[in-house]
Amino acid sequence: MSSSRGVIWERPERAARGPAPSLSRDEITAAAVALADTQGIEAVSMRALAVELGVGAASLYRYVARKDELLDLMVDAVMGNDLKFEIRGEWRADLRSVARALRAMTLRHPWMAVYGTGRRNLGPNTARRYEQVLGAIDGIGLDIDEMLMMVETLDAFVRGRAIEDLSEQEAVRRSGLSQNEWLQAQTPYVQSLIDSGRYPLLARVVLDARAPHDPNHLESAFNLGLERVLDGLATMLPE
Amino acid sequence: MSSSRGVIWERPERAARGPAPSLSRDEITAAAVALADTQGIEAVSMRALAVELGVGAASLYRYVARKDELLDLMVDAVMGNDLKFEIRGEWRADLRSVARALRAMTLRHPWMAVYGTGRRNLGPNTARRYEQVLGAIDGIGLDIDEMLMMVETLDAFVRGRAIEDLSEQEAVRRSGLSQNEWLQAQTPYVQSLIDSGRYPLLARVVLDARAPHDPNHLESAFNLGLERVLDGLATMLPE
DNA sequence: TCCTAACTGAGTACGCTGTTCGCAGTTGTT
DNA sequence: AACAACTGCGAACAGCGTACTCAGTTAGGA
Repeated sequence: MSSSRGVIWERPERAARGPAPSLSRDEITAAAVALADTQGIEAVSMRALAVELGVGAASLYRYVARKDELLDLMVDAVMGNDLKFEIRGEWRADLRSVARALRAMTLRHPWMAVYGTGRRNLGPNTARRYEQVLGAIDGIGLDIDEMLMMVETLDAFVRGRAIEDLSEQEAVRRSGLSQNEWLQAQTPYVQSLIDSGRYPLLARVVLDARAPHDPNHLESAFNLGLERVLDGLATMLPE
Repeated sequence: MSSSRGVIWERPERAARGPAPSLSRDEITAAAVALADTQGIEAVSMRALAVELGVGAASLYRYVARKDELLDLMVDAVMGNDLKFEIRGEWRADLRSVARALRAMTLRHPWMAVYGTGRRNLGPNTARRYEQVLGAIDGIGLDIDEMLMMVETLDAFVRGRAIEDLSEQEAVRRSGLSQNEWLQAQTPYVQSLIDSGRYPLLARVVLDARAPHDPNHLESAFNLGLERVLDGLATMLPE
């Protein structure tokens, strides 16, 4: 089976001989991304994807050796199509732009929070973005190890926040309830925790904090945290 | 079906009438955690867990309404048994201790990186830890919203780093190859990226950086990043 | 002490999943 | 025209979460 050898980025999309494939990697990838965005990553099954594309499930294995490779394609496609930031040459503004872009991308494609990381799929788009981000902090007096650490720290913050922010709406989606019904279902238990008196600070969070009432408190909490992280990264610079 | 109503923490473990259950929640949870730690979270199936416990798969649904609830139990158990930090009253040292404890816990239980977050399962142990962490920054001049943001930012960094660090070893485990075989398999492609000359900074990362050669560079990268994040959080304090 | 409601354990079944195999049909090259 | 190399895919396998059902067990109330 030739399609199982090596990394997918190194395999030609079309074979030298034989009939033309009826699909392209891009088509398959786009359909899979759309499915994952609307129905959740666990709805992306080879069968469901095949139905979406009007082919048989087994046919997809002519394009992809394992489902894993499909995920690699999805991640790299989103990195290429949905990650928009601006590098102007001022490191702090640039990293801010990168962080916000990463967050926006991740919120549009929740599955990216978990799958869009690590060395496992350094596709061409991912590599290009990586290069651009490193370029934003090149030449400001850091060696490559420090640059790496800086980017990884920022990325960790963005990804970690995204996972926290997404976990509630994930839970809601999986439960099949509406956001309100779900909150209603959680309330009595949380109330009983508060009433127990053993969690006074937790109680203050639930009762006193303004955050839960602010419709876009997640966004402002992210932005505030981001500035703090950037403050911290700034201490790495010479002078 | 009585077991499907409400949150699992509010349901009594043993029914008022009827025969005594042959298992306890703790037994089931411990077996599930052990299985997840050694074989990966995807190896925790109701059937496999039932085999481990010497019962039928369907029997587990007498203890747990959905597999999701099993996860809730697992998360809360680990929060209670495997998260050890020290609160001495000096916020920076305390938060450092919390962050390192969270990281250590997550590395021992990789599935916690994804599942151990959000409001979805505020079990008693989780609530207690939450309370303790908030206690570490209570009374230093921050309001509850600022305290919340501080904790969330720190948590996001730790969780994000853990996911990055774990993703490679996850990929290795799933591929069934050894770490070395896997690296060997990746090398030619990464080399071809470098040889293309289009990614000079990426090339510096692979060729020049000391990090990849340092056996515990992940740990030191975490610690360095953590201090930067703490630097940033320090700017929130009055004076 | 006995009755009986309430529960436990689990076999069976349904509709999913990723993936492999084998084969018929199609194509590009020689 | 021949043929190697490919494509599409039905069928099948092993494993998944979980709903249903029912026999067997237990403990509270009379």
